[in-house]
Amino acid sequence: MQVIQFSDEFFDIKATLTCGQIFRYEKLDNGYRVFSLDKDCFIENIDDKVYVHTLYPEYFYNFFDLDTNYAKIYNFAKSQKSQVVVDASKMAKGIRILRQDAYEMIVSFIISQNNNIPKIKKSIEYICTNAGEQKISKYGKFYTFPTKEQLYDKDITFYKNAGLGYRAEYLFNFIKMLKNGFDIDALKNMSKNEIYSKIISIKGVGEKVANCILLFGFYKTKSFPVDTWIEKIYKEDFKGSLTDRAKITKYFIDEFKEYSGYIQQYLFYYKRSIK
DNA sequence: GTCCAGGCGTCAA
DNA sequence: TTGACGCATGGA
Repeated sequence: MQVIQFSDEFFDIKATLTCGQIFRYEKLDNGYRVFSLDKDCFIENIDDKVYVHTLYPEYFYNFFDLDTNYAKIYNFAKSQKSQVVVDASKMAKGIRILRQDAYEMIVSFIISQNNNIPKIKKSIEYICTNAGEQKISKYGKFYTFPTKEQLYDKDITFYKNAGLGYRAEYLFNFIKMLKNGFDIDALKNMSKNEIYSKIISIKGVGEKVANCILLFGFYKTKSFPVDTWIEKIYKEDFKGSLTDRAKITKYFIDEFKEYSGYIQQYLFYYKRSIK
């Protein structure tokens, strides 16, 4: 077991985990367990330091995006003219954009459409428990996120039982695409626009879900997912009149440029926590 | 009972 | 190109 130590000034564990970018984590008395694919870690905040305990230090160093300068992002956000951006960035200062696995993100965000976060978590947990593999770590047992091969033989009923409703068909269809050779690794060297055109072809992946996948699964931080909460901010705080979500995405990316993804998370977290 | 959730596909105009 | 509508499910 190794430990990564990091200042907590720009690392708020709770905000980072609960802001809707990750669905596989578990609160313990003194910290959180976090899961990604077949790996786990335990993370805690003591005094002014965050400690990540894990057998996979390189993996989670990258996962928690520890090489990125968040002071720079925060200063950009804080200097914006829009008051809601300033307020949100102060409250969400410690959010980090996690560098998650693209395959896990595509599956997770297909499930996310017109759904709520607690229910998304439950569905994903069902899929892991019933198709993944049980592992034991120092912090207890857990189930890995199933590999695509482990999902190849699952039928629609499996996804319905996971509580996916009408989205069961979308996920079933996506796994079939993988079986037929859809190559996620090949996307990793492509530009944002190239990846976008590939993933938008998946049934169940539209404008918003594609932006989430680009941001959380491919670290394309010039993405800006527009969901019901962001739309609310756009109308109430930016007094915007556009209704087309693709255009709202473009509007915000023009404003925030390469900082778009980070500020989107600040705003999403802020709006949800003050409701 | 109604409304809503990290929306999307389909179809009419 | 745009707008309305249906869609499964569970919690508030």
